[in-house]
Amino acid sequence: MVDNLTVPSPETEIPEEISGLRMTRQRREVYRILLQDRDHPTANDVFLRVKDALPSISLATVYNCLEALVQHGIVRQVNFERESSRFCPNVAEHGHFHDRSTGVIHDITFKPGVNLSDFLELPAGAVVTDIELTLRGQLGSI
Amino acid sequence: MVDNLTVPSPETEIPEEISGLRMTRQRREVYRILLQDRDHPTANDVFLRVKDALPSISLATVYNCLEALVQHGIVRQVNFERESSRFCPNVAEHGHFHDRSTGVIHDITFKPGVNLSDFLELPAGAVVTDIELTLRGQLGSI
DNA sequence: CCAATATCAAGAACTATTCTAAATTGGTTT
DNA sequence: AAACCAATTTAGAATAGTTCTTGATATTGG
Ligand SMILES: [Mn+2]
Ligand SMILES: [Mn+2]
Ligand SMILES: [Zn+2]
Ligand SMILES: [Zn+2]
Repeated sequence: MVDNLTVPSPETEIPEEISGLRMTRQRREVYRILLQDRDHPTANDVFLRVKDALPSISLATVYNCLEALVQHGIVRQVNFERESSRFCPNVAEHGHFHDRSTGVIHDITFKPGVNLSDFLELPAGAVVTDIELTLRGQLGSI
Repeated sequence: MVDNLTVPSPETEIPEEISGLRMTRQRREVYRILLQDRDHPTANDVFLRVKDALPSISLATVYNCLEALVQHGIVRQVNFERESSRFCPNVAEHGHFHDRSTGVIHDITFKPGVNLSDFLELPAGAVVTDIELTLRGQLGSI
């Protein structure tokens, strides 16, 4: 039961406007797809899924919507190596664990109270505003 | 004075073969460029710099050489967001701090003795084989 | 209702990277 | 040395994800 209080549940009504971004039909459906299966889909994945609700939507519009959602801090864009970007409705600070055997991507959080300088040798005077952490491996090593 | 014992100094003679990879003229010069300025250049940066020594080298060859060096564990490929890949001769485990004001990329290391599970809530049974960590911010906040 | 503005759709353009195929190289065998 | 062979290099074409351009459509507010 993976659940995170910083993400609205899929059943919640999506309002007219979020963080100053007007929720058009397309943006709403794109966002709903992200809330529905939190599996970090690519833009193309979202495009294929959103066609059920909006059969005439274009891939360009999916990109536009994702970009608008990201720029307003409603959605996070996640990059693994050189792969297609993936999108995540969890905007709380978190990293990712990529299970190599199943391909599943798990959100991981920092333990409460830990500080970057507790475990990293940072350059003197470094002020960190953004953290990106990706782990790769397996769950239950065979 | 940033220096790391896991990286050969630029003056060191590069041998005929490293980790089973024959050092051709092109591979040697590409590797030498990476050792010379440890500023995480892109493939194109390397291409431009290596032309001094090998004016007829092609960009495809630079990509080939970098790929060979990476696959033999001699060089690390580093990706930031959707930017061009960058290349780093430091193959010890390390992360990166990207200074937003200067654009400079600093290697950062984990403090000795720290364990991932000390500061992360990992999924049960996760076996981590690879870590990618990027911090962004500024040095000396103005 | 009209005008201004925002958004969307379709396809072209862009760019980093990879692929293809032919030429070159370097080492090995005759 | 000459012929041979495999590995490497080269140039340019192809690819794929993403962004851009442009005209159509929708929404807002007066
Ligand atoms: Mn996918
Ligand atoms: Mn550069
Ligand atoms: Zn996530
Ligand atoms: Zn590095």
